[in-house]
Amino acid sequence: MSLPIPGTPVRGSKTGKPVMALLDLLGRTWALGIIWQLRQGPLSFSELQTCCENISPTLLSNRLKELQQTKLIEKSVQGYQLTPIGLELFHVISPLGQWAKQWQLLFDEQQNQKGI
Amino acid sequence: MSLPIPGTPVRGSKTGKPVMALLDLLGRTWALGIIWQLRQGPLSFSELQTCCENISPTLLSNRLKELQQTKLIEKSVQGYQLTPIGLELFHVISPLGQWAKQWQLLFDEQQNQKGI
DNA sequence: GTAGTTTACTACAGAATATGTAGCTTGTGA
DNA sequence: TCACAAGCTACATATTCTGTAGTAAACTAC
Repeated sequence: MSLPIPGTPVRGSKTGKPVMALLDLLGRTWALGIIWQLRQGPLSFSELQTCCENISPTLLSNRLKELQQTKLIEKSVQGYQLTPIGLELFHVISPLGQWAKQWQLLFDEQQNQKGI
Repeated sequence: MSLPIPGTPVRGSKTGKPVMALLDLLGRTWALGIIWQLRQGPLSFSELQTCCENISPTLLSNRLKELQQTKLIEKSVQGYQLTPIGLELFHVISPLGQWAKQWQLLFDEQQNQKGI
């Protein structure tokens, strides 16, 4: 899969509009999940495997390469960690945690109605 | 592909942690892109096909079903549009547009160095 | 009222990605 | 130097995506 670099053709934008390059990158299996798991500090390959239940080592390896090449994460002696801009990205998406809780309520309501 | 509903097993969480269900959903090809395109109002199927360069009608149809079932979008006479909670989700992710511009600068710097 | 057009999809074959198991390599301790 | 663990890579199978073709319903022109 070709790397979505802003300024080069990506899924959704032949001219590589930055936000489209980003959506292409984040829209890949496990990309968002990996960034999410690294929010509290570095994790090793096997720690990531554990956090991301059922991710295959092949895909984890590929995603880590992509995220490194797009400068969102970097490898240090402590493991894989967010770069400064990667951390900023996490801060942008971190409200998703709270939003998702609101979202869940919509489905709980359905459950309740079934129960009546 | 099974629908990622919070509270049911999803990729990354056997118990269906809401944020994991969300990351599963948004991590699917074109899901984020569709939400992004609907930010300014309803679009028809063929308008979405045009906005999302190269999306296949099969996948667009599948994603639209998933996004409806997860209550992020709905169908009206004007076309597909964000639900109220879908719009809130867009507001959460909309700073990605600005972030992506900063991100692009990292790659431009590389270009400049090549040019020197 | 019927032939042509457009919109909104669905079907399906082939290509691209993801999964899961096995195995390789390097380092560490006994 | 042998066993063991961490950090991957290889590869076959399974799932997902793409792109073209085609169908069904609504609308227009005559």
